Amino acid sequence: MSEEIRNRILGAAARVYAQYGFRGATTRLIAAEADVNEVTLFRTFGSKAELLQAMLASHVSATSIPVILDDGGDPERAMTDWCATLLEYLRTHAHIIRKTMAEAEERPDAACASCEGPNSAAESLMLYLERLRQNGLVDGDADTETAVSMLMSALFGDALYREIIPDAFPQPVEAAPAKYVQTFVRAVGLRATALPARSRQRRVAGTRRRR
Amino acid sequence: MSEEIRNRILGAAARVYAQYGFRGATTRLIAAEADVNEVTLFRTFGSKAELLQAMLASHVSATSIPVILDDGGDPERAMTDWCATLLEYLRTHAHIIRKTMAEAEERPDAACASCEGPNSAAESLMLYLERLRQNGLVDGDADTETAVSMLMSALFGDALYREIIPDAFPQPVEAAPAKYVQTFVRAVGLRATALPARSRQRRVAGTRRRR
DNA sequence: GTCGCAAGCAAGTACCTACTTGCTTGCATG
DNA sequence: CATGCAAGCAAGTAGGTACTTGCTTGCGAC
Repeated sequence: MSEEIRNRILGAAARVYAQYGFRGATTRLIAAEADVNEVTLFRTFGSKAELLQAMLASHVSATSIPVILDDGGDPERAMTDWCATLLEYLRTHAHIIRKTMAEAEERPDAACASCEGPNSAAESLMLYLERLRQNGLVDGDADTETAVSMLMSALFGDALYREIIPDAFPQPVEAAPAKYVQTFVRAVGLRATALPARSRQRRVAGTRRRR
Repeated sequence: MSEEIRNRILGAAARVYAQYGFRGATTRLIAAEADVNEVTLFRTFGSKAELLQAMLASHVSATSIPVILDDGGDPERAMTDWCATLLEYLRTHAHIIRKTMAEAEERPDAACASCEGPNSAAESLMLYLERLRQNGLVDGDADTETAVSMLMSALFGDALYREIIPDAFPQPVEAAPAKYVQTFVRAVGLRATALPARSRQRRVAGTRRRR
């Protein structure tokens, strides 16, 4: 019973925070949105700061689905699916992420927690690409680190800013992940079949030189 | 004399807004930062909203330097210089842009004004690439539109979020523009010399099909 | 029935917010 | 010297903010 009201408050807090940010998310607004008396809010969470902290924590733990990539099939297709999933994740949390990032200097802990998921997502993509490179499926002199960083920026930008600056995202929403991956694939020189060992050797040497 | 005080207020407003956003930028804080009596602030600008609007307007008009690309020399080098300039521009306004974007739903007009410059910058890059394509310097089947969008996202992400999530930007700050452009160049297949006319024909056909 | 507990309700505290008013000060021009 | 004007200063208004207190209401367990 207390649990149900707690979740109702958390949900309301998320909605209000997403719209108005920390300062704008007044306890009155949250209580009204949750259809709960304002005092219950303080009784269950102690303070506004603790409530919003709990809300952010519950949000990152609730949807931790930037899953790792699976091997086996077509790499481009696998990456496209992965991007679509990640993009959907980012899009559903877009408002909260945007607010949290903007207030990162005032409340740094919140920002860290918010980007933990995407960070590990990028890492998993990096590992996946490393495996492809070992199999001789990507160019030796390709800067996969930068390419991954750019792809992640593209996903972030699309999820966070498409509805604000639609002109900056000419691809239709549903086609975006495929297009991003296509461009990414060209940048890293992904192949369907491996190259002979000679050029694979050169590739590894070229990798070591960087950084 | 009035002009000097006006600029002092605008500068203070910019600094305070960059730190605390619209709601957090109280008239007291701005007045204190400008070392000016709070009433002067109302006498010169009318209201807090008008003051911050004027501040944003002066900021976008003051530094409108996402310049257009020049032809002639090495395209990759030209694009790297252009990216470095744009990145510097974005970085100096990073805090304000971040806040403005986060508050876009509450104050949409401000967000539009803020991203006007970068928008036209992307457009100029698109035109530049179109010229390169006509000269047969980029691949016919390259999706330049998506590539430009991704490059812009990379620049935006770097400028806005590097200091918050440094892990997401593995390239050192000074090397970043060159790395982004290198990856971009691979994605669109930029060449130093043009291809024979046959494949140039195919390229144009491929372009028309999209969008 | 009654006990305890979780929630609602009304009111209040102390402080911050944008914005106003009336008056004083200093300075520059006639 | 006198006029005007731009800025400072002190005080006040009306409302919002987080958070507290004291009391009432309903409901389930003993």
